[in-house]
Amino acid sequence: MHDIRFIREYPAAFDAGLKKRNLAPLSAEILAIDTRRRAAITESEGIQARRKTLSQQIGMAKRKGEPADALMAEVAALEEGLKKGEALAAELDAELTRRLEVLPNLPAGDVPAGSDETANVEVRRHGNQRNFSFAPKDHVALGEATGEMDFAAAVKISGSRFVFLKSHLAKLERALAQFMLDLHTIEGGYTEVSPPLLVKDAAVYGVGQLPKFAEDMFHTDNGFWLVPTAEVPLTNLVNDTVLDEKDLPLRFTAYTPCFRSEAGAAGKDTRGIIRVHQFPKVEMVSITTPEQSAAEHERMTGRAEEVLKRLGLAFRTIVLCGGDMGPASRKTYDIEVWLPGQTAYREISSCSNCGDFQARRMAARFRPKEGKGTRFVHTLNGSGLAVGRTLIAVLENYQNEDGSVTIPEALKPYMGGLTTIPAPAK
RNA sequence: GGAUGGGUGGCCGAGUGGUUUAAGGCACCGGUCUUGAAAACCGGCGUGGGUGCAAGCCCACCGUGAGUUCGAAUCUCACCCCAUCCGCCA
Repeated sequence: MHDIRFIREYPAAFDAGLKKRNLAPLSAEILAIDTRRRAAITESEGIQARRKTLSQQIGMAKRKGEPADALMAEVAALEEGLKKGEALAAELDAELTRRLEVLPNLPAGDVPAGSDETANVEVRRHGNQRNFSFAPKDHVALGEATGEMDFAAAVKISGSRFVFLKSHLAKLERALAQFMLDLHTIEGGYTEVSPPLLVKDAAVYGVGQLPKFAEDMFHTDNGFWLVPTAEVPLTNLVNDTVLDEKDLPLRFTAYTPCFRSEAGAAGKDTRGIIRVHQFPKVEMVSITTPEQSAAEHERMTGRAEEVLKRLGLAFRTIVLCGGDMGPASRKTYDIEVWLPGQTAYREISSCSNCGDFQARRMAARFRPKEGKGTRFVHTLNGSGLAVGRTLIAVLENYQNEDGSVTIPEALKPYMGGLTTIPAPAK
């Protein structure tokens, strides 16, 4: 949600930010509504002040037993104008909110301009793409050969874009999640959280997913949303609260399934488990002061990269251009892991600094050490990592010619002594 | 699913039609005292909005929205949310 005072003060900067998002300028239109709104407020408040004074006089007169008929008549005469003024002010206020709540956050100054992923900018690369002495298979071929990745069963029970993992693969998924959580809690300083996965409208509105992106999520018939990411419950942990500056930053991590309807993704990534309706993810969320958030963003991205480094997976980190960022973000790094089965880097994490955009929507503030009043916190979220896609990366990068898969060193403690996922029986 | 109770400032909590300009406490900030701290004492301290160069002035806000009234935290209605008990259940 945008601050109308910022738009009043810096209309050109506001429009420039929208332009980076490939949106037309809106400041003139919005400020016109704001001007009419303020005029309506000023007028109706004047009438209210008058009524208040008169009512107090009526009270005093009655207590003294004096007649108050003239005063009461004067108040009655105000009635109509007051009703109209209040209604107009409320209507204009609602219109302003309707306009503002659907707008995306303004990109940070160092975010590149551009309309789609072709304008994203690579900021660093790590690790080497593995050279294979044989033709590497993709994760589907590897998983189906052993029967441990079962799409046919999932189709029967849930339809397309679901999967059963069995035996070693189910265990590998669990090992990955546990490895990541340990890394974030022990080394990263994050507090592990096990959050609700069904949430109310207000929570989803708070992170900016509602009212505009309802179709991307699943909804239950008694009014809950299935979380599309643990960002929703974790960030809302601070909704409607006033924190103490000394308690910031707050860092939360959670391992949860994520549910996405993938509306509008028909025909995209239909093979395998790259894009499914339900996937496991370890999420990181930080709550900071405005001064801390840029540094925290780098730190968080570094923690996500650290997972890939420990797993020995090659990746690159890119900064998204204005047109490719999620709506709540002011700056986003995507981390892409090398997938030999696709001979491509594919997104495995997305780390966003949302500034005060979500904080405004969910009323998350802090009391500064210096100065009076309250300020909005900054919120950040990042995957650390998408566990399903990490599983793909491990399978494809650590596969052997016979179809077996070597377990990466870092995961061995979590695999109960297993060093290799066996090759399929011939 | 059935029954009951309840939503008041950062937190706790009083308040059943008119100086409520929301008591009191806690927390926080400043001061006195102290070698320093604690305690004690004194003072300050809600949020949002409008207006103004500013000092300031004004309006709203007691879950949300309507209503009654000259006047509503307080009365009426609807809705939302929370809690407890019973039933069912991992």
